[in-house]
Amino acid sequence: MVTIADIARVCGVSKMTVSNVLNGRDSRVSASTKKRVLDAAAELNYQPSAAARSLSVARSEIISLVYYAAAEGDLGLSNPHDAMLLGEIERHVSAAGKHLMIHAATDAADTARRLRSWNVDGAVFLGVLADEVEQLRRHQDVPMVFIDAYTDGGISTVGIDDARGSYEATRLLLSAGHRAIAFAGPYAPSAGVINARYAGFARALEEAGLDADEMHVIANLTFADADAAAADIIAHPQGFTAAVVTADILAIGLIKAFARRGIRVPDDFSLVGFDDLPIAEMVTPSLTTVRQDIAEKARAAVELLTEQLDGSRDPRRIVLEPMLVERETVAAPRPRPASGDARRRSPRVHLRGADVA
Amino acid sequence: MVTIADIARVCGVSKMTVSNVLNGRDSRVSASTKKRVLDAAAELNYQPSAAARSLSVARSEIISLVYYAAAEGDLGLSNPHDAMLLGEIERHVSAAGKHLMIHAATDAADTARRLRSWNVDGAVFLGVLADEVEQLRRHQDVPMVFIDAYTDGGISTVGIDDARGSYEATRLLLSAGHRAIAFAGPYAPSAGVINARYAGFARALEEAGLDADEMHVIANLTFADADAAAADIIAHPQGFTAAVVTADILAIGLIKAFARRGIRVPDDFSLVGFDDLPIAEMVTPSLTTVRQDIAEKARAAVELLTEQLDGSRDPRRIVLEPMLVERETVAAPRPRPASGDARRRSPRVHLRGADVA
DNA sequence: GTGAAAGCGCTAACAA
DNA sequence: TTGTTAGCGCTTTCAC
Repeated sequence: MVTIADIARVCGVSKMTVSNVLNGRDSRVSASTKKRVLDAAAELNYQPSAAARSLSVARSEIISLVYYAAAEGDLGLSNPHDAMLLGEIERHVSAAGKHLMIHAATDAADTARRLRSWNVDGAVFLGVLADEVEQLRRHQDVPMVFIDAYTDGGISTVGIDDARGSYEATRLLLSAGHRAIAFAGPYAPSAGVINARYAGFARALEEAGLDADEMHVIANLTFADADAAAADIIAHPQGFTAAVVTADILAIGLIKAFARRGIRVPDDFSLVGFDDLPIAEMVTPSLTTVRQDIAEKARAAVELLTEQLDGSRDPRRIVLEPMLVERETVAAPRPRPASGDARRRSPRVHLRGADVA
Repeated sequence: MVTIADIARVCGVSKMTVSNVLNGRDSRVSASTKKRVLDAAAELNYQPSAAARSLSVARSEIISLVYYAAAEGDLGLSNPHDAMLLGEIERHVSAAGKHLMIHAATDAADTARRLRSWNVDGAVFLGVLADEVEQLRRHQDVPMVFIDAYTDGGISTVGIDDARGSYEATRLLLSAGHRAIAFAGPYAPSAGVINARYAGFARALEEAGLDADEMHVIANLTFADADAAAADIIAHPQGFTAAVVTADILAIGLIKAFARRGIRVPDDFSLVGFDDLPIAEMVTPSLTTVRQDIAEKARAAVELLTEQLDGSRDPRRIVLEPMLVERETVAAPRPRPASGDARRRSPRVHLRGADVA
């Protein structure tokens, strides 16, 4: 390994001078010395030791990305939304000359330990529930930004206006003539995202003089759950003709599960999803959905972190506007054949640690 | 920050003893001292500085994951295959007590610089082309493993038997009665994965007494390209009735693009994909495809790396067996209406830096 | 303009 | 069983 000491020796100067040149503090160094040092560094293919610098200046230039697996047994980052976010975050972190470390979250204390271990400059969290945010803050004092977490002030977050998104989705369904509209998503009291989406859904219904109670069909965001959710929707006493679905992935699963039961989307049932993942456009029928700008979310997250790192701003919340993208899964309602199979009455819950209503 | 010096002071012992205890070298430490140290460490919420240890022992416990964006302008990790792989790799790296850093690749020299900077213990590469492998080896001497790279010996790689996968996919199509079968994928002379898949395709065709030449339809793996590929397939003089597609994402895009043109899968056209991503099962019709076990691929990659780290084995190649998953996109051929629009003759190429045939 | 010395937190080698 | 010394590669402080 080549160190500044090597360069210093080659150039016949002190380590100090080399360090100064290499860090652009060249005001106090002669042009000729500067050139000699730079040439030698290039010649020897010198690369600074990040560990040594980190130890010396007590900053690491590392940003950590901590993500919570969407569901128990979930294969890591299989969720496309998180995966895309991660890719985008990498770009911005890299562009800022920093390094990205990633961790699947365990408990808050352990996460905090891992961040401290590398003395990370900041961390962005994905998919954290509100109560965990508090724990993390207790254990940790590096700058943090939470993506899609609904939490109290004093902390940086970036998210979209989830309530508005599902409000508009619901309005679309209402204006197509639907009255019995399901809300399909997990039951997660501490997951603010879902709560907000439900709130928007409920508001739209109430404005139309409908009752939002009993409209919630509980489903996790996996393929298996899409199937169960479809069964629940069909068997539900409300006789749903449409659904607002909290994730594209789930919506696509529903289309499939319906198809297996002879129910076609949108002829027999209308759906609107959430996220506008790339595949939303590619499936047949293509998905009407609420778009969130993932790239912008990533950009904002890194910006919030940077602000705190350089102390230029206090923590703050950035709320992005969602946008309804109309494609092929919404049509006017059509009476469904009487649902024969209503044996399963109570909705099913599969959610890590969530209390069941 | 609390250091071993703090613990040493509290316990009235030397730093050395603390270090020994904390690293399990307690053979030479009295039980009582050991307990005092451990208690103090817990009490003070001590967390070792990874940078300091790294500097001292010249090992970082960092594994880097370097990925190449699948296509120009690609949003980072939007490719679900890579994203899942990444998630799985994180799990194994983490389980091995190491830390995962991720980098989007730029050029080999720069990549090497970034790895050296943190003195990473090893690196796994995703989506590297064969010629880049050589460059990386020149610039870098940490243990490396390449996923899905076809390269000469002396280096660790993990991949699947791509040729066999597409061979079997093609056989399926042949036995369903298809004779005019397209191979849809990018033109990438240095991308061994694609070459191998094409070779398997060609072999199956030849065994059936067919000519594989002129069967290659060039398409990148994006939505826009799926549309162009569909146009090319339709306009192609061969009058294709089926296609072997090198990625599920592309296959799904094709279904959609065909649908827009009134061609239904599998009634009018049969497809088999590659990867068996989760969504392959969820789209309608669900995709017949070649499954590769992504979790196993990740596990193998980390294992190969670990072997080299502890010096227990030389670099080697692990080849996993693919598996054909039959679903709903393959049926017997049916004569297509004469393809009216044959204005586009030559296939189109969109690939970063690839030479055009 | 340049250099010497000390220290970041840790471990390895050797003493005691 | 425990302590001392030195050093990993870098930056910072202060002196020349």
